[in-house]
Amino acid sequence: MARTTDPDLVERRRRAILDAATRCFRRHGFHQSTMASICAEANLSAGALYRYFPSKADIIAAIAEEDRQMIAGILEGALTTGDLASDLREAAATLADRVARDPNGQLVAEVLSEASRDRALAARLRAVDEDARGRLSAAIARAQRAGLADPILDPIVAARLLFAGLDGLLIRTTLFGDANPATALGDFQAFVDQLLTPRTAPKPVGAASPEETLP
Amino acid sequence: MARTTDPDLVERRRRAILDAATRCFRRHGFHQSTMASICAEANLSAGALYRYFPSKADIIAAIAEEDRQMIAGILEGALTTGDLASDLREAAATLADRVARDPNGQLVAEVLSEASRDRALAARLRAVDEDARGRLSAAIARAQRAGLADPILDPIVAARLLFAGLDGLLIRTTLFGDANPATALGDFQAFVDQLLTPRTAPKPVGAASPEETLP
DNA sequence: ACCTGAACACCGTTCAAGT
DNA sequence: ACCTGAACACCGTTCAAGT
Repeated sequence: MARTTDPDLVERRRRAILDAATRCFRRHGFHQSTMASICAEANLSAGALYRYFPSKADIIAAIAEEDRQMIAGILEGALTTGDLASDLREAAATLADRVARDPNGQLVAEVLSEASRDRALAARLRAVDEDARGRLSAAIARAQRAGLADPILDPIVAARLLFAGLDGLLIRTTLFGDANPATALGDFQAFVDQLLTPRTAPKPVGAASPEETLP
Repeated sequence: MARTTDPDLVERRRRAILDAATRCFRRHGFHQSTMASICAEANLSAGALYRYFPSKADIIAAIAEEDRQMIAGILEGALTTGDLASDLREAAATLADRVARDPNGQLVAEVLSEASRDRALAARLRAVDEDARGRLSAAIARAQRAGLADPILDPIVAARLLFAGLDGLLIRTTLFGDANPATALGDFQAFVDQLLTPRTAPKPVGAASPEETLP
């Protein structure tokens, strides 16, 4: 007996393949990693690997989706206190920490560029992204009602800008050395503050601007 | 006679190859375009093409650099009036217009992802980028002195944020349908305004905020 | 000097054969 | 049921041979 496939083994093998592929991709990118090297890293022959994933594109897609879910999950996990700016600062710090731990690796650009060529992948990532953006947008609206975010902002536009800014900073950090991760983190926090702080807010007591301290 | 190569022919051929490759890349991306299809598009045999470019990576690098130079050029061309926010709005509109004209094509993600795998390309793009960012940073400092940009901003940080936001929006627009180009344009303009507008600026005469119109 | 296109090397994928 | 690894197809690149 044991005629049917063991679903547990299938799951373990898929996981092992994804982990092996992730290590390869972090070192060499999606398209400079060969299936042979992924097989070696996973201790499987080519034939065996293809029992668990139908193609290299499918492995890439699974890892791309996990990468985006990781980012979305960090955001969701941080939106807890109701103080939006500080929640976002925490999310950014957690993400920067995560990125710093992957020595050679920053897959954001790879993931987004892959999605631009692969409609099916783009659709999967869009689902993850829209969910996360919806949550952020709702959090911005809540912060506005609490007087913690500039009421002039359209929450939907602001959520798009925050995501775009985050992706842009992550991509540019690894590419251009615009900034190391710590500087990118600071940049993002400055961005959050400048975007959210009410433009016409009454100044906190004792924090009058220089021009106004004249008698 | 005619012993030496004709530099004019070399230049024409290189240009024709780049144009043919650009058409292929817009349709199918860098890595799904084959050299055979580029050769066909350029009406050259494989052997002939390799007289003008040493590799496919080199063709990609040349086009990637041109793409970034195009973006930088639009920015530089727009920074003329001294009214930074309106200059940036114009640059964004010009860029959106350019992007809208390339039906299938948005190479930003491809370019950035390629640079993440190709150190030499990354260095070339960094040179273009640092130059453009320096100009923008200087323009921000000028705008601050003229009272047209929030003095709290660090011009260098603000320039990085604007570039990151622009790249992020361009990439997300084509990928996620976050927004069509027109919406992305509106988003970028909202971003510019929210980033630059002085937080504590005295309001222009006659533009008092609602709370302050009470007698 | 410039070009052609068949040949080569490499890599994603398949499949006949093993246990 | 699960695996192996040689074989196949495809694509970037080269090179002997042409004009």
